[in-house]
Amino acid sequence: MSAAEPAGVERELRQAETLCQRRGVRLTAQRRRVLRAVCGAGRPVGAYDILAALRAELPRVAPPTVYRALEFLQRQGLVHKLQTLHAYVGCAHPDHPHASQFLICTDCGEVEEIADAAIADSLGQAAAASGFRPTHGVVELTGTCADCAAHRNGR
Amino acid sequence: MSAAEPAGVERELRQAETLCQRRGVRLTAQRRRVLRAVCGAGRPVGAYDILAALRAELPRVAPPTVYRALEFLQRQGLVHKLQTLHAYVGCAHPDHPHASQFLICTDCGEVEEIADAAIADSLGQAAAASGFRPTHGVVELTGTCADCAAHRNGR
DNA sequence: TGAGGTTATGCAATAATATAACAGTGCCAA
DNA sequence: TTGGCACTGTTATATTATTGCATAACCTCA
Repeated sequence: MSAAEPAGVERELRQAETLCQRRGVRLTAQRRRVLRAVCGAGRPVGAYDILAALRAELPRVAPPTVYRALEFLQRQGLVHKLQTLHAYVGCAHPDHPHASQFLICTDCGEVEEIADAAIADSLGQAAAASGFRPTHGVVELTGTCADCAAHRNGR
Repeated sequence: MSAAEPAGVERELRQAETLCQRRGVRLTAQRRRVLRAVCGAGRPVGAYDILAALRAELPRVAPPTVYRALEFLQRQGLVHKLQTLHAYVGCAHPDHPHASQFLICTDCGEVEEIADAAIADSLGQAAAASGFRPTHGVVELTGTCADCAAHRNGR
């Protein structure tokens, strides 16, 4: 346990607390634990990784608990699911709802979340051109991040 | 079985045959069966749906057979995987490699494949801005298609 | 305050998706 | 004709996710 916990986790939790209060939804103890597990990892974590983390504290936790919490956190925009990896990451900008995109490095496992207006625009226009009304989008690029590309070429 | 088989299936199979021959790869009987199952459905099908279809003919087929064939067909660009649905669809334009995007209707289950240059551009630019080198992309919009939206509003 | 609705959790089982590992088979080319 | 490679068979199992039902916590409004 206790991998490299990004320092921002506590701040993120407080922000989530505020946000949920403002929205009149309940950030319960379970949900907070799951959010901490996701944000604390600093990289994508699978549902069963989260489960294992919870079980360190509460040995009897079962999968539905985790999935329910994740569903809530996703609805609140506090956590995103990466369909490419079957894994979850904390949201970089939870305060306002937004379409986001992900750059997933297969070398180092880092994931960058971006919120690119040009992408959102082009998606919206393409959808409109087909008369399609999107409710949700998945945009994930898999490849090599700048750092890893540099390491590969630089030697 | 024998759902609404789009008439184009046989044509798609012949096209796939030609393509594979040209590329010097083998479209074996298994692979052809899987491709037929995917294209014949006319909508996204799960790996285990395909398995069931194959078993109508060959009762002893096992999951790895299906997944191996799907992997091949995806590499050849004959089939796409929809990460949002854990399901597979025949490619609309198998002849040339291309980045494609999908519009998935939650009402009727139809999936439209598009190949929008503006989307591809914006993705490429965003990646470049981060120094990211994409090898593969997943772009899937979930929502309501034109037909279903019309039916909903039109009454 | 407490009756009744709604939301959240506990718990057991199982569904659905996907891969590992290893053995065998067939094809093709040197 | 044999050696290598790609493909397939087979068994088992890993991984991800959901269903269904029972219980508990919370909220509100009379």
